[in-house]
Amino acid sequence: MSTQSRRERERAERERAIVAAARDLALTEGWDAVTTRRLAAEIEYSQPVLYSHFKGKDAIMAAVAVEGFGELATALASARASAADPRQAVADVAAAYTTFAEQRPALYDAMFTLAVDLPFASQGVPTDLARGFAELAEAVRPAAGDDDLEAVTETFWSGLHGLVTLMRSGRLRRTDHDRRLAVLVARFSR
Amino acid sequence: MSTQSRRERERAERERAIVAAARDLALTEGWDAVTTRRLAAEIEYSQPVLYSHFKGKDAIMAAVAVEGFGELATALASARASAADPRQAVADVAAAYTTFAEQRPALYDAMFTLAVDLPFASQGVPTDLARGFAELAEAVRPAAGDDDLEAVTETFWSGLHGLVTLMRSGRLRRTDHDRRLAVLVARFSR
DNA sequence: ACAGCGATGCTAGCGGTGCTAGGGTTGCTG
DNA sequence: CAGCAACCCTAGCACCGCTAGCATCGCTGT
Repeated sequence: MSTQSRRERERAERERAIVAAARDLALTEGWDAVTTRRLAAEIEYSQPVLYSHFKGKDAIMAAVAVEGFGELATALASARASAADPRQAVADVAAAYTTFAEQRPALYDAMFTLAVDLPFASQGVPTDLARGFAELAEAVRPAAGDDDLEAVTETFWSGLHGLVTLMRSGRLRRTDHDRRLAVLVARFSR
Repeated sequence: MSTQSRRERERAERERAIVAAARDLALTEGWDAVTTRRLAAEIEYSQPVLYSHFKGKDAIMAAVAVEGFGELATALASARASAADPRQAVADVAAAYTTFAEQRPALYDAMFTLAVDLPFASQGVPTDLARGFAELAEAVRPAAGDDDLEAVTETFWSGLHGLVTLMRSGRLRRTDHDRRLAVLVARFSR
């Protein structure tokens, strides 16, 4: 009994170590550097051990992404909470979103561009994702007008996502980011 | 002289075949299926031949993307030209953009999400890319107001890009696409 | 206390990737 | 016709994600 629970604890700890190693490696050297061999070396186990915890590399990336959803939701919530007025809330939430993506590019990629088989329909993903989405929705609600709030939120989100990805891939000059953000915010406030 | 020109002609033709094979393969089976070995088999030459034409696989993808820029620009231009009024022009251009991305996903990926080392600062890329960008700019010009036209255009573009990528990766339900597009268009018309 | 057994994590390897070194063969040139 | 240069292929490198099979370790029932 006691030994089994210790086993389970060690196993859980090791799983945590895998996700942490993947995240750190991705943050410092990019996802290309995250290979199963390096990951195994990092946690000081052999490769097959990874597969006793996760179905494959994609699942590991998904686990990293899940962490990101929680952090993003928190960042958006705190940005909206500290905003002076509804109009400012849109601006602050938008800035928080792009800042998050800019400062944790590897995390953002795992969340929104790379991992396709994310467990969208299970566990805590929908919860944290919904939390983040809800923050966006509340921010733009005053500007929704007659439009469906969900559609407006999704479109606003798309705008932020587009700004981030096009800038990150070099299609948009980083220097004009604030100006573009202001344009987007203006179109989704008032 | 004559034989040399024939050589060059054959060489150019082979290069064209490589790009065409890459494009066809990507369109029908996705970029994952585009390997240097399959590409070589497709053009009935050995792998190293590819490297006498292109620096690497990325360069081949970039060549495919270049074709895409031209087609996208043409599609946007024709959409804008046939629009009844300025307001409709925004809607038509936006629809043309998302339709292009939806119908040629592999091409769109090569253009905007995958190939990073695109020759943005050389050859015909800027030309076609600028053509497409100009179409977007002209469409949203009436709605720019006091905002910088370039910033407005880039933001509008980001919105379209975000809608397309989030929908393609399963983050947005495809069924609500028209509604979201209408929201975006409304925010960039008037 | 010990034999047996089940879980665990290792080594080794498979089929695949992008890319390249080296050598033949081919065909033009003097 | 000899020599040479361009061309292209075979073979292989180092790496990838992933897995089969075995050895070892530690718990369990007698």
